[in-house]
Order: sequence, then C-alpha cells, then structure tokens
Amino acid sequence: MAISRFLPLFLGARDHLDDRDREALATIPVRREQFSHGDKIITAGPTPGESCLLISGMALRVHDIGKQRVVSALQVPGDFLDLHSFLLATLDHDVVAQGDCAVEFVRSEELTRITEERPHLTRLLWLCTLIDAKVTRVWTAAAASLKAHERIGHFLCELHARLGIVGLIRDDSFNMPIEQKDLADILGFSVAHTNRALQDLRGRGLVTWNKGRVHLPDPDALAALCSFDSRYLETISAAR
Amino acid sequence: MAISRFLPLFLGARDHLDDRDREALATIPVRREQFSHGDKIITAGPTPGESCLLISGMALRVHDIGKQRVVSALQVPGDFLDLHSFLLATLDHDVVAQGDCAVEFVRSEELTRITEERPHLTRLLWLCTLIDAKVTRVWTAAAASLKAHERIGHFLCELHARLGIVGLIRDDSFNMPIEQKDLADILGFSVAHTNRALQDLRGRGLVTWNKGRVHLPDPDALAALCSFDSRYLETISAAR
DNA sequence: CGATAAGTTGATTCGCATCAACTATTGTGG
DNA sequence: CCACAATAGTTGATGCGAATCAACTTATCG
Repeated sequence: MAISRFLPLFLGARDHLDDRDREALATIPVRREQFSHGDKIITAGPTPGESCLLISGMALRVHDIGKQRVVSALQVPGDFLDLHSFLLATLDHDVVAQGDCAVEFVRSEELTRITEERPHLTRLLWLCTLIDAKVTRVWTAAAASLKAHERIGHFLCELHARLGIVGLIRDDSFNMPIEQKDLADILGFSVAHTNRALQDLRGRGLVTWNKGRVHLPDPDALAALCSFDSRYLETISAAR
Repeated sequence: MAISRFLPLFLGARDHLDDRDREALATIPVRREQFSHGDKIITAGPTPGESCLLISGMALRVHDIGKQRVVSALQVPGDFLDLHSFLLATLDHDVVAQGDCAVEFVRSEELTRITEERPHLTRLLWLCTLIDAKVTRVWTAAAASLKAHERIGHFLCELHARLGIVGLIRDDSFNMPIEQKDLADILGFSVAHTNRALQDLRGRGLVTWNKGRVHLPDPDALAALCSFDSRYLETISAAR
C-alpha cells in the first residue's frame, strides 16, 4: 500500500515539492493500522524499526513522571507520531490514541533511503520535527503563563490553526474526539476547574463545544484573549 | 576560523564519526562572537542566514506570550542555539545570554552543503534537534507534575546530566551562571518561593549552591526525589 | 564605610486541586 | 417504550501551593 496523500499535503504546505520528491514519497510502502481510544500506538522503550504517520483521529504523547501521567503533546492528522524513532534509539514516552485513529507505518530503512537520496525531502522531514518542537515550546510557554480559561482557548486556537493546514476546518468548526475529562487530563487541570473555565469561554461567546464538535465563532477574538499568535505554525520552510 | 571541538564531541557522543565526517566538520568556517549577560544572541523574527553553536556559558530561549516573558529552554555548551533557523523561515522566540557566552556562527549554506553531501552527519545534526525537543517535552512534563522543590531538583539533575555529556562536571559539581532570581524566572516561580524551595533541598542535604557553583552531593538521591530519569538524555543514535 | 545587589522571612491573596453531591444525557435490556 | 444504569457534565465547600508585596538580613564592592 502506498503512503497516504497526507504526507505530500503536509510537506507541500511548507515548501514546493518537485516531481521527483513526489515520486519518492509515493513509492514508500506502508502498512495501515487502526486503533481505538486508549490503545497504545507506540510504547516507550527501544524504538521499533518503523515510524508512523497519523491519518485520522488524534493521539497523545504521554510521559510517566514519578507516579503521574502527563501529556506533553497532541498530534493531529498529517503528523508523524514518531519520526524521532527513526533516529533515536529509545523513546521516552508512549503515544496513545485519543478516540479512534488510523495510522500508517513506514519502515525506518525507507526513511534512511530518503536521507541518502533526496536531500531536499530530508530537510522537509527534518522540518516536520522542528515544527513539532516549536509547538511543544509554545505549549510550555502557554502552560507557564496563562490561566485556565486562556489555556483552553489557546489550545483550541492551536488546534484550529493546525487542523486548518490539513484542511480539516469547516466554517471555523472541527471535530474534537475529546471530552471534558480528557481536556482536563491533557492540560493538567481538574475536571471541575476545566468545566468552570470552559463555561467562562462559553459565557464570552467564544467557544461552542457539543458532541465532539467545536465551533469558534470569532477565532480572532479568542486568539487575542488567549495571547495566541498563529505565526509560529504558518511555517514556510527555508529548506530549499 | 574552524569550528569548535565541541561539535564533534557532542555529535560523537551519539554515534561514531568517521574520518570524512570529522573532516567535513573541521572545515566548516565559523565566526566567533562574545556576548554578555542579557544580550540577545538571536532575535525573534525572520531567520538570519546563519545558525550558531554555544561554546561557553548558558543561554535561554525566551518567548513573549501576551505581556509575559517565558523561558522555554536553557542551552548549555555544545548546543546549537538555532539549528532550527537553518530550516525555518521565522523564529518565534529570542535567545538571550545567561551570563557571559561565547558563540560560533555557521552560515546556513554550510549546513545545506552537509545535507547534500554527508547524509550520516545530516542525521546526526537532525538528532541534535530531536534531543532538544525531547528535553523540552520532559521539561513540560516536569512543569505540569512536580512541586517547586522537585522542579528545581529536576532542573539541576538535567543540567548535571547534560553538562556531563560535554565534560563540564567535576566531582558532581558545575558552574552555574544563574542567581535565584534567574532560576525563579526560568521555572516561572516567584523569587520568594524559589528561595524556600531551595532551602528545602539544602535542608535535605541534596544541593549546595554557592557563588555560581552547584554541587550535588548525592545525584542519585536527588534524582529519585525529583522523578528524574536520565535515560532520555543518554541518547545513542540509531542514525547509522 | 556606605551603597547596591542578593538572599531570606512573614503576611496575605488567589488559582486550582480535591472531594462530594447533584443533574443531564446516553445507552441498554425487558 | 419505559426503567434503570452508566457516563458526562455541573455546582459547591474546603484546603494547599505558589504569587505578591513588603520588610529585613547578608554579601559584595567602590
């Protein structure tokens, strides 16, 4: 099975792909697999000989620190879940399905081959991991400086922007396979507090969230309230 | 001027460098520059046509979010401060000198050349950015789940481990161009609270911190107290 | 020796966790 | 189609961790 159309879409959003790049991507063989909510897609420990690309659904990076469980990132369709593992010998966290997901596995040799033969593609794949890192840094900054309702808003703005890149936004609304308890878990709040913070945003008319679907009536106003600056995601590469 | 011995040291800690790799590194021309405490080494915005390597001292990644200033990472000698900027078109944060620093600038063309000619080195450089990302994720996890004294301890354990890789630890002690107010700033605590948390660690006999020098009498005990697991840093690459 | 910066201490306030109850919604078997 | 169970969401009371502000002590350095 050939790799999903998502990868060229995602990479192409960053920099022009020429025909040879596209062909190199199109000929990567993949194995597709389906996961349900809570399944471990990837387990911490020695890295497997393959990396995987999220096709649909969402996934969480889950760290165990002490006796606690902490989410350090959320992945959306088009993201590599562990492009890292192609270069790292061990993975320090699990990747867990948030809702149902489809995933495509790529053998590491295929990626190594790209690095040997297609320098431009290599730089673009590298870029993916850099953007991932950027998102994490901004997440860290947001966690350190925003209040609960602002963090939720920031999180929703981030999702709105990221899902937009892969074409999953319609009329400023998007699917969200996440419940309040999951949101609390992801942001590290209690359920009670999450609920109150969400009510705050709802009360301001900035967020509606019903049955797994989120609508942001005024994304700019929400962004302003939550100090969200989308520029860090609109990354055109300097890779060429 | 040729690139510092730090780069082969740092890369070589991850994977074997053959003679051609070493030569490719050794012939990279660099410009060396000195910065004093508080100087902006790199400014947020369009990326310059060069990347830089920290040779001595420490530096902070500083994000502006809303009206606040948040530190998302601390860099130590051997770290690239913005290997990102070689691939990213804009940088979303400043890099600021913490104490005096020496830095070596490398033109992006040189790095591009490496990606065209030396796939193995490319993978190792990529690896550097991945480790950087790992550190940030663990930082996020620590921030979310540890109490003040544990976070300080975790931070010191991380530094101990990272400085060890580049040979800057002697008898479990190391230079720390950081005062309590800086530490508060980095971890996002108030100065008062930072002080109390430090006293806690001192009271347990796990940390001494005098005149810019930190000593950890029992690193393992400190690591245990603070849920620090150094494995995420001891990264042998799977890059070959 | 006084001046400035670094470190320490205490009192008060605020954000969020925790625990516990309660309501609304969804799902299930009879 | 109803009765009930299970799950998701909401609300309130209380406690703790850390911020804030202000005073004070100790180093450092002309």
